[in-house]
This record gives sequence, C-alpha cells and structure tokens, in this order.
Amino acid sequence: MPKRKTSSYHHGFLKNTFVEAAIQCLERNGIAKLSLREVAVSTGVSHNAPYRHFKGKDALLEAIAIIGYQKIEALCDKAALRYPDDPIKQLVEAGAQYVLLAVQHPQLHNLLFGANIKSSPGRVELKQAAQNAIQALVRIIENGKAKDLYQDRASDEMALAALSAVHGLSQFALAGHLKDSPLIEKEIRNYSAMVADMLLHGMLKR
Amino acid sequence: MPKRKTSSYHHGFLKNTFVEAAIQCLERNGIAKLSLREVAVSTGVSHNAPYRHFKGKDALLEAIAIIGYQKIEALCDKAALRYPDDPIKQLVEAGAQYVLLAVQHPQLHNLLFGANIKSSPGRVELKQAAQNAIQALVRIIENGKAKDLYQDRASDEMALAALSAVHGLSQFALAGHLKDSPLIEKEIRNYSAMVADMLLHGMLKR
DNA sequence: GGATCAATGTTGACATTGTCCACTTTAAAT
DNA sequence: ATTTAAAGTGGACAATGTCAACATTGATCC
Repeated sequence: MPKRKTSSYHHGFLKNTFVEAAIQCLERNGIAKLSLREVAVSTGVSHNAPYRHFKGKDALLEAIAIIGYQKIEALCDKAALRYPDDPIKQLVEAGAQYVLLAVQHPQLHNLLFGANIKSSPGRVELKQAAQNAIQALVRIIENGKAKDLYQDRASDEMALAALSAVHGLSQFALAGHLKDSPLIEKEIRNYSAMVADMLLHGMLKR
Repeated sequence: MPKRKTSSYHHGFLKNTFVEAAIQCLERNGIAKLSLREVAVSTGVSHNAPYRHFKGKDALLEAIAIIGYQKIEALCDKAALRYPDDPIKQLVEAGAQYVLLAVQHPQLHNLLFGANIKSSPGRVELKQAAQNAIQALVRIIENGKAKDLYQDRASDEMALAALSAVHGLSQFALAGHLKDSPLIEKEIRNYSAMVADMLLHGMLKR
C-alpha cells in the first residue's frame, strides 16, 4: 500500500477516488448536477486531473455504471446463495433486492438505465457488465428448471420477463407513482412479491 | 388564427413552437444536448425569449413530458377501441404499442422516466398526466374483469404489473440488451407477446 | 549515478449553456 | 391618447466540458 500524499503529484489512488467521489456526488445532487470539475476539486486536485484517467465525463459515468451492474449481479448471486434449495425464493428475493437497490440508490439506477451514457468505443465493458448481471438471473431461472418448476420456455426469455417486471416496478417506485411518500422496505417487498406472484401464476383465470 | 410574423415581436405561437422545436431537438441530439438557447435561436428568436413562456429549462422539459404521457394514454385508449370485444387483445396491443413508442421515440421515453425533471411546484400537472395514462390501462384491465377473465386481484395492481412488464421490456430494448441492431416492429411485437403471455398464463408449471 | 521518458497533475484558455437584469416594442385596456 | 402589461432583445455572469501547453515525478536504461 503506497503511502499517500508523497507530494501533490502522483498520489496513486486518484482514479478510484474520482469514481467514489463521483458516486457520492451523484447520489446527492443527481446526474444533472454531477460536474466533472466539482468531483475533481472536491478530491483536492485541479479541475483537469480527471482527464488523465478518463477520456471525458462520459467515461467516468461509464465506470460508475459498470459498478452499478456489478451490484445487480452480486445481488442475484447473493439471493441464490441464500435459498440454495428454493429457486422460487431465489427469484423473489433477487427481485425484491433489485427494487430495493433502485429505491435506495435512485440516481445510480437512473444512470444505469437513462441512456445517459454514450460510451464511444469501449462500449464493450459496459455491455459485458450488463450481460453478466442478466446471466446471474438466468442462472436462477435455470436452478428452477433443474427442479422442473417452470413451463417449457427458454431460460433467457423467462429471465427477460422477470427482469422487465421488477425493473418496471422500480421505475414506477422511483417516479412516485406508487405512493407519494418514500417507500419503506416492507412495502417494497410487498410490491415485489405481488408482481412476482402474478408473473409466476399468471393473471388469467384458469 | 392570428397572422404570423406581423413583426418580430408577438408572433403568437411561440410557446407551442418552442415545445415542438424542443421535441425535434430532443429526438435528434438527446436530452444531454438539448439546449434552451439552441431551441430559441432555431425558432428564430433571441436566446432569452423562452423565459417569457417557461420558468426555465425544467419547465420546458416538463411540458414535453406531459405530451409524452398523453401519447401513452392515447395509445391505451386506441387499443381499447380497436378490439372492443376482446380485453386480452386490448392489453396485448397496448403493451406492444407502448414498447413501439419507446423504441421509436427513445429520447422521449428517457425523458419521461429518467427522473430528469425537477418540476418545482406545478408538479401537479405532470403527475396528473402520468396518472391519466395509468388509468387508461386500468380501464383495459377492468374491461377484462367485466368479462370475468381475470383472477380476483385489484385492478390497479394488475395494471401496475402489466405496465411494469412492458416498461421494463422497453428499457431493455432501448439499452440494446435484446439485440444489437435496432428492433423491427415485428420483433417488438414478438417480445411483447412473449412477456404478455408469461404474465397472463404464468411461468410455473401447474 | 545521471539522462530520458512516459505518466500524472497544473494552469490558462475557449465555447457553450442556463439564468438574471435592464431595456424595447407592441397590443390591448382605460 | 395614455397607460400598462405581455413579449422579445441584448448584455452580462458564473459554471461547465474540453483542449493545449507546461510542470513534476518516479521509473528505466546506459
């Protein structure tokens, strides 16, 4: 671990420090108010230092977005580990955690899905991170298929449907269409469970 | 109909003209590049003219968002009229049209749901427009309940689930997670039908 | 050990943008 | 005809993203 502040130059952690500072600034002020310069000066360096680590503002946003997708991936894996023998509970838990993440970090969620990121060429990493997150959910689905719980559908299609449902729910929760006051965890779990129940059992009479 | 260009001042249509120009600029360059000044000068007036009609940039965005929600409401009503005797088809059609709207006007969709709008006090109108759109969908659900097609669930909960599903699907379509190349209408309808089918019939074996 | 060099940070500059203020012009009301 | 308020103009300012030129530093090679 290199010692810090050997001098004004080369303090070694700058890239990560930028990302962390940017995330804090993002959660506090929202994406519209996220200023590259402010991130820089709040970190204690000049307004142009970030350009040595990121091609531009979009590149910094992209780095943040990758972290966001990794959180989603981790949340799926954690849900799978929590209920190793019950793939349905895995799915429901992952869904609830997804919505919780969105509600607790609304600005991050907006960053991920607001198409605000115009990553130029290195689009690969961002896309890969997103695909990894989706694959984590596909694994949960396949756990259920292995136990013969699901109808005969493609796993990725089922994952898409499930993800769409919880994602849409997240957006409406954030937009305040569910309730005026901020949602408490219990309410979020109720909404998630409700949507999951409909998706699992269907809406039609049978 | 007042005649246009009587003089440089008071040409009468400016407010609507701004909104239209802003929508075009939005669809072309995206929200990040939407400049109030550019909208103004592209309309042929000075960079400060918009301030006589909108409190600021956010107010203009809010006006656009209201139009967006009205489009969603209209799309639901249209679907209901198209299949007056088949509430399920109403639902599926509305869902497909919802995704189509998002794909064909991605920037508008992002504006609606990106939480980019910080409407100060007149938040009421924006929220009302959103609620109207949701109510249009609730009506479709209740058409189905009137025919005893659905399970015994609250209409607004079912509407929320359905809306969440198609909305999430839209976001993933926009993010390019479904396919690299832009989606053609047929593909969009396929995806929508797939998600709708799962929501209607459930994912579980029975 | 000293020269070289790429990485990293700094300073200065510029164009764009949102917004405020003071002023001007115009249509309508008195 | 005078007054008035709405609507448009121009100037100014600070904040911001980005570029170019310069400075500092630690590592590498002879």
